Amino acid sequence: MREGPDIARIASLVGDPARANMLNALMGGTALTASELALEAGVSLPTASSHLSKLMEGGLLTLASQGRHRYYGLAGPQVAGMIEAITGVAEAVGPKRVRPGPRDGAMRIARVCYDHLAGEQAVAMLDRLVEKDILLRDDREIRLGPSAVSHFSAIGIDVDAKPRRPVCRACLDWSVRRSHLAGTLGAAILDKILLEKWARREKDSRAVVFSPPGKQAFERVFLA
Amino acid sequence: MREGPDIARIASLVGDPARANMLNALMGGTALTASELALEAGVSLPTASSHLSKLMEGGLLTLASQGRHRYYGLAGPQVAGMIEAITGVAEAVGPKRVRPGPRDGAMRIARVCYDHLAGEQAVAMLDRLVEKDILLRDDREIRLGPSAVSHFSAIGIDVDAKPRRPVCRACLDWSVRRSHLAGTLGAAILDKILLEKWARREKDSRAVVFSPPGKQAFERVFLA
DNA sequence: AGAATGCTTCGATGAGGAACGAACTATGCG
DNA sequence: CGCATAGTTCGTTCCTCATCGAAGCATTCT
Repeated sequence: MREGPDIARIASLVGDPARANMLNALMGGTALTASELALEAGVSLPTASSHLSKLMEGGLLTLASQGRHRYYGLAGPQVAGMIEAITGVAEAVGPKRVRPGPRDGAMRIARVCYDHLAGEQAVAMLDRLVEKDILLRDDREIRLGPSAVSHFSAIGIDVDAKPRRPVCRACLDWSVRRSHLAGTLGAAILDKILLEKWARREKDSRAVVFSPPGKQAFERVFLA
Repeated sequence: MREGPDIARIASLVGDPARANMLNALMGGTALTASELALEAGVSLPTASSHLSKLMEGGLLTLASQGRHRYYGLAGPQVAGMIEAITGVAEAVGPKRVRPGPRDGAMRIARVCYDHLAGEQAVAMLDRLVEKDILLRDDREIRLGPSAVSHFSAIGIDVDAKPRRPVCRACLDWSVRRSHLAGTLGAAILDKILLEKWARREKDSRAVVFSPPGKQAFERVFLA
């Protein structure tokens, strides 16, 4: 009972699955809104709000209010370091990698991350778009390149449509450990993929499964 | 819902106050028995046993059985690092140092740590005993000096009495951040202090309060 | 102004899990 | 062998806290 700082209080904040998912989602470094975090955590908005209050009160998060949006972010690198340390232990003691499993494999290749595509396919797509100078990437930030508007409108995506949210955002991929494309453009691309029936969402999962012709079409449009 | 390793599982293990106290107690590096940890955590033995099972199952602890004693220790430096990281955050976000409070002050000066004395007085005592070469300290280890047996038997403490447990052990003091004396010798000294009525235990607390003459006697014997 | 969106608060429900006493097992001592 | 000590298991009680629906602010769009 050497009662120094209240470590149990902090750890129990991270100890709830919903909160842990939120913190994990914020490990990418970009601040997210309450709704986004609710989706990430897989809970309802009220529940998420309650969790966010607790994380705020616990000093783990910062809040930036912008209009009616409230962006939550990690309170600092110390908090991020703590999450990393916990993740490291969890990885070390949890050799639960019995076998990747078919759905895990599919998840690794392509899955939904909030409203956009994630996984190997998504990372490859962003790489290719940057390579072709359609998008420009500095470190964590992604901007439209000069040919972006014409390129995307040619395939039926209007990049100016929704000026409220950032068009491009980098989102860290847990399976590949590299960024993929988020923001309204990322969302629009996922919409197109599903609309064109190139792929379908796996039931009760975030996995996205491409049909063979769908994959070809996707590669022709985005990876060419 | 980027579901990597199960960080919530690990964090929730640390998130219980009783378990957090146990882990904290083990941060000193020395393995402790279930009973000792129960006392540290301030819970009953069955409760402690249950917590220890969970910590073992979670991979945070190692177990070394020696006869009827079962020594629990941290599973490794990675776990210790995680605890440190959490402690750092807890310290940073919890500047709840409203006021030390009278009892906290007493605790800081002298308190019971399992079966021995801790706090400023205890740290000063160990320093003085080492200074006089009655005890020898290398880093974390403490051994009896050549004059130890005669010195302690002169004041009625038989250092050879109980060969089963280590006679001397260093125990890290949370308030002073330095070691004090544990082990059978530490326990015997605390016994003597209470037996001679130099001090009494505060009700419902670990604080130990010396009477003015008692303090003088203690200083004469151990700090001279 | 009215409507829509983003988010929080309130209230009720429910489940997990922390706690302890009592009983049981295991190791050591005489 | 019997007694004492060290630990675990079991069963019960209890309380916290996670969850969601409904309703309540707040902000922005039209």
